[in-house]
Parts: sequence; structure tokens; C-alpha cells
Amino acid sequence: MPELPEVETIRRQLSRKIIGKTIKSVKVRYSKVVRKTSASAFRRFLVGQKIKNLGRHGKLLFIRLANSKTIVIHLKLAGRLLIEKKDTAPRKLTEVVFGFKNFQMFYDDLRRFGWMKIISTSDEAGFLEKEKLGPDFFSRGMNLKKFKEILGKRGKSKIKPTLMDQSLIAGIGNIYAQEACFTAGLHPERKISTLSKGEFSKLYNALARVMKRAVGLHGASTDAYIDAFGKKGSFVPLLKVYGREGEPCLRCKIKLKKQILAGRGTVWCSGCQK
DNA sequence: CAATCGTCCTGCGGGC
DNA sequence: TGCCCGCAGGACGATT
Repeated sequence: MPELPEVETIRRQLSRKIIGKTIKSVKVRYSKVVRKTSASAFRRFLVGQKIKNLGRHGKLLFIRLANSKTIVIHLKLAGRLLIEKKDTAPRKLTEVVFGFKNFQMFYDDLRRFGWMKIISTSDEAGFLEKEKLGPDFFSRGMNLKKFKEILGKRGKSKIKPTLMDQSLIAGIGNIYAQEACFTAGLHPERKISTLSKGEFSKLYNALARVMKRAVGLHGASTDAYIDAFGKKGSFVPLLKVYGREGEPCLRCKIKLKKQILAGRGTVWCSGCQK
């Protein structure tokens, strides 16, 4: 599922392909994907507009247009933005087709959970506030001190579900929260208030390392995720716990356990994570 | 305040 | 072979 590294991969790939290009046509094939705005208004805002640049905040992608509007896209579990040849036919789960002069961009969504909204580019900050998103994990102001300060507000909560709380820090999802807990040697259910200074530092560094590495490898294709060119990311072989329940821990060889935490599957090593 | 549950939706895997 | 069932999963709103 697309988390910060996967969305960043798509942002970088699309940037190279669509910046400076003009949207010639827009077909909305699944009207529920466009939120707040009608499909016809959506088209009206986009057709004829040149793409200025692309941004990302947490798992949200921003496609900024010349007319001071921005398309905000959340891929949720299985959304895909794909560069396709001019003559490629839309598929069953293609929800939006953006036509450019020499190619197309499809929005496919295998779970139909994702959405798009149109906002004013000048109101991006207000939008993030309305969506209740905390700072992006890779934003400029983020550092160990800030990380500790933000998580410290949820002292009584368990670390793993709290890392996934987008209102605190945006971008961390189920895969990277589990991987970071393993790398830092922390049990996913540890209460934040019990973390020592050293443990906070290990957790912060583990998150930064694992997500940077994942961006470099174009993300982790664990479920439906593929990049903007239809290719799988290469991070899966580097996953140490996600999807490995029942298999031996790569560090201590004992069987990895799985439990549901805040409704999400969570794999951890009872030997290495305390 | 913290945690859980139902909801949205589809594909896929297990069971028979 | 094929059908039915149940589950996963990000985020939100409602409830305990």
C-alpha cells in the first residue's frame, strides 16, 4: 500500500513526465472518486491547464496547475497513477483518464478507496489543517527533538498505532511503522511514555533510514502497489517483519508473531523487540 | 483521552 | 472446477 516512500516515488516519476504538459482531456469513469466537486466541475478546472509542479505531504499527492488550482490525490490502499501510451484502453478499475498530447495518465484503484479533490493552491496550508495532518516525516522542520515532542503528547498510547496517526506525523503507514519498531528493537505495544532518550533516537533513526532506503528502491510492492511506469518497487526483500509472520526472525531466528493492533496486522519478534 | 468497531470496496485465497 | 465466504486495509465517525 502506498505510504510516504511509494507516494514520493510516484511524485518524482510523474514530475519528470508531466511538468510543463497541458491536460487535453479528463474522463471521470467512477464519479465517487472526485470529492466535494462534481465530475463536470472537476473537468472544467483541469482541461486546458498546464502542470506547474508536484508536491507531497505524507501520503497526499499535489498536482499544481497553472490556473492556481491543485489536484489533491489520496491513493489509500490500492490507488495507482500510471503513465500510459496514447492508445492504451482504460481497464475495469480505471477511474480517471487524463489525456495529454502524446500520452495518458490513468488513475486506477483496485479497492476504490482513493479520492481526488480540487483546492486552491494558495489554500494548501488551510487544506492540510482541515484534513488534520501533522508535519510530513521528511519535512524541513522534522528532527529528533520535534519527533519526541510530537509523540510525547500521546504518552499513554502504544508506539506502533501512534506512528500511523497522520494527525501527529504524516506519511508513516502499516509497513514502515512495523519495520521501524523492529529495527529499533521496540515492541509495537510499548507505551510512548516508557521510551528512553536512546530508544526515541533509535526509533527516529530507524524510520528515517528505512523510508529513505525505500524511496531509493521505488517503494515496497506488498499488495497492489506499482510505480508510475507500472513497475514493482524493490524494497520487499529488505522487509524484516512485514508479511513474515511465522517465519524466523532474521536476527535471532525465533518465529515471528502476528497480532491485530488497532485493527491492523502487526508482525514482531518477541525475542528482539522489548 | 485511548481504544475499538463498522464502513467504504475489490481481489484473492481457503474450504469444500 | 467452481462457488461461497471471509478477510485485508487507511481513515473517519460513532461508541465504549
